[in-house]
Order: sequence, then structure tokens, then C-alpha cells
Amino acid sequence: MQSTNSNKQIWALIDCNNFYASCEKLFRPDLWGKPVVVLSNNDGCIIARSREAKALGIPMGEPAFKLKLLLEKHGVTIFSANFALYGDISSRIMNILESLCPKCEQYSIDEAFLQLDGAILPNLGGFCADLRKTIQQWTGITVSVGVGMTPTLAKLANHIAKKNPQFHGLYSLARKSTEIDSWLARIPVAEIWGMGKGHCKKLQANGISTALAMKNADDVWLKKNLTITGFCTALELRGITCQTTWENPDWKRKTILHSRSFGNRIHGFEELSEAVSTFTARCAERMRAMRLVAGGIWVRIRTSNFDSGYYANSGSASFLASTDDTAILIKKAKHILQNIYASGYPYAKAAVMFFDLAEKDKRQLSMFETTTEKSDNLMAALDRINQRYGKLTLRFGAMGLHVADWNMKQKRRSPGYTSDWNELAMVRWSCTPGKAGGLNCEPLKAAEYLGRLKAASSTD
DNA sequence: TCTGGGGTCCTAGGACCC
DNA sequence: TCTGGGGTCCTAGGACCC
Repeated sequence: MQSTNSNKQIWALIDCNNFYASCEKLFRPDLWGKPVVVLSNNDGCIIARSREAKALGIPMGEPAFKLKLLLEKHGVTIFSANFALYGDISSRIMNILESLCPKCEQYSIDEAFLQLDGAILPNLGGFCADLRKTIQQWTGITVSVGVGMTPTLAKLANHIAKKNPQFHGLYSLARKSTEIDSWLARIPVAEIWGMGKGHCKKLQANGISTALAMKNADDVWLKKNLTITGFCTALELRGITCQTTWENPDWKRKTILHSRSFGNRIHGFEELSEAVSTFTARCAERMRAMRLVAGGIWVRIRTSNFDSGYYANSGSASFLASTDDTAILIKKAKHILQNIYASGYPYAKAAVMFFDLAEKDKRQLSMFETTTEKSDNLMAALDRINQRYGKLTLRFGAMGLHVADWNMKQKRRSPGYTSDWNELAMVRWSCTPGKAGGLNCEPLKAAEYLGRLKAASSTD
């Protein structure tokens, strides 16, 4: 009998090429074809590179100050991370994918898995090419597509599509097993999804250096040395899907974290307390948007690894009744901070995490608290105002009243082209008749343009 | 001078119980 | 003074992802 995959599910991984750098280029046609890098928060490390920057040999994850000369020499354009922009472009792409495929699961800001019906196999090339073309036309972002019988194989296929220009950003491993194996024999274990440094070291020490060798490795050895997750990866290389997280209706978010390095070191308790309170408020805002409540809170402070005299400490506390009230959360965070703070250190980083999350509508109230209506109304008003008039318009005194010295550095952030009326891309020129005839033209910001439209319509 | 942030999962080991 | 065996739960830490 002829083997067929037509009744099976197959997986496609869609991955945006050089995503952050591509987003920056969308609104800067002058940078097309030129090297661009994006820096981490506080303008620390390089976290994204355009194709041209990769070709110059600029490494990923390297601190920018170490590469200053190289970046200058090649005229590389440097951006601070602009996550509001990347998040917005990402959601546009995810919307397109969802409209093209009912079973679509976002995996990261720039990746999504599609579950396709095996019946599509004869027309797979056409479907994927259309998908690439649509995303390119509607958003300006180029994506690579990898297809396989399991998520792990789809990931590898995507890797092949990226590394081999002759495939034009699209490769399928949903083929004969001999053909799959000939690819796997050429792929080093480090390229396999889930195989990091530690696992690769163990694999190589045991003589397993290619994806094919891992596929054929001994089950007992895999479980013992790479834990159950490594064993599952080997199963996926064999074509057996283990990944179930996405289809599981019981999946729940477990934690919400806000962690930042400071723009400048903090020495005093008061300032540190303002930072921790601000981080707590940010977590709370995100948590309310997800309709969740926290059962506990964890706070950590630390100095820099690169300063002498390292100090780090953390503490946590649980609530009798889970809450999403910023005032209660800040109070607890400050209490923890008092217990873990030691004076005399230059603090470089703090983190706040909420854990034991639960759905707000299903939460357990305490014996003494029968309603949270007052708090709910207050928090809802707070969120609405800050959403409408900008972050921190309304805030708690504990967060400090001035622009803090510890705020992160973002010297080269691009405008919020798609997320801020005042920073929208310029849409037209404003022209007035010049004295000597002709026109005087100036760029007109979108916000101003809208203002004029509004004024004009109210006088009609 | 300057070295990111936000997650998940797994395991070993300690505390505790009967 | 002797000090087993089986079980659960919690936590810290490691590994991995993008």
C-alpha cells in the first residue's frame, strides 16, 4: 500500500525574518539594504540584526559598547528596542495567519504554528507561497515557512528554509522518511529546538552529534540524561507529536514578571522602594488586563555581576485572599523589600513577580471580605485613565512623583509609528502660499492633521 | 561609563507525615 | 538509645525558549 499523509495533521512554523530589525526598516525606506541592529533594554546588548548586519559578522547578544568600532566602521544604524511597535506589527501578522488557518497558535512575538490538514499536502507549495505573499503585501514583513509532521520537524524545516536561499523561504520535511533522514544527518544537534548548551555537551560526549543520531539514540539514555523533555524531542524527530500544550484547555499562565536593570545604580532605600512599587504597578496593570488575580508576590533585588561586592536577595509572601489591587500589592512588595534590603550596595536590578495566579471570576474571597467592588471600580478607573492619557498619568505616591534617575536608557528609540497619535508616521505636507509665489511646505504630524480635520468638521 | 527581559518545565533534596 | 520505609509537598536551581 502506498504510504500517505493525507489523513494526518501536519505542522507549519511561520517565522518572521530578522523581526525587530525588519519592523524598524518598515518606516525607514532610507535604510533598506543597509545594516541595522536593535539593542536590548537599557541599550545593553544586541538582540536583533538585519540580514546586512549578520553578513558583517556582528554577533547576537554581544554588549553594544564592545562592538562600537565595528558598528561605526560599517555605518550600522542602531535602534533602542521599541516593543510597542514590534508588538503591534506582530498582532497584525497573527491576525492574518488566524484568518488563513483556523488552527493557529502564536508561539512567540515573531513565530506561530499552524496545524494543517494532511489533505493540503498536494497543494502545500501554493498555500504557503500565498501565505508568504499576503503577509509581505499587507505588512511589509517577510516570513519563512517550515513544514513537518511534528512541531520539532517544522522548526527544522524552517531552519533549512532560512539557510538555503534556493528554497525561497519555504521548505517541507513532510516527505519520505529517507529524505528526512538525509537532512537530519546534516543538521548538528545544536540546531534542534530544545537542545541548548548543556544538553548538546552531553549528547556530543556520548557520540551523538547530528539530529539523525539523536533520533536513533537509546530511549533509556535519553530519559536519564536529557530528562523527559529531551526524550520527547527525540520522539518528535521520529514523527511522533508530543507537544500538547497548545491544545490543552487547562493551560493557564502561572506567573507575571516585571524585571529591569536600572539606567543608573540605586543606593538608597527610598529610591529602590519607588522602583519596586513601579514594577509592582506594571505587573498589576498587565494582570488586570488578563482578568487574573495574584495569590502571592515575590521581590528580588541585586547588584551587578560586573561590580565588586555582589549582593542579591529575594523574598516572597502570599495573600489570604488573591488580589489585583495595586495598593495592596505595593504594600506587600514594600514590606518584603524592607526584609531583603541591605544598605551600602549599588543596586543594578530589581524584579517583581506575581505567582499563584487565578481567574478573577473564580477566585476565593476571604472570610472577612465579601466584596471587592470598591477596589474593582477604583482599579478600573485607574486603568482607563492611564490607557487614555498615557502611562503614569495617575499613579500611587509610592511610585515617586518625578522622572526617576533609574529609568532605563533608550537613547535611540524609534517613534511609536503605529501606537501613538503624536508619533504616527507623517501622512502629508502642510503647504501655504509663499511670499514670492510658490508654496512653503512643512511636514504635518498625524495628530495635528487629525486636529485640523476635527476643527474643520465642527465649523461645518 | 556602558553587559536584556519574560516565560516554562524538570529534578533533586529537604521537611514532614504515618 | 535504637533510627525503617513509603509517601507527599515544597522550594531552589538548572536548563531551555524567544
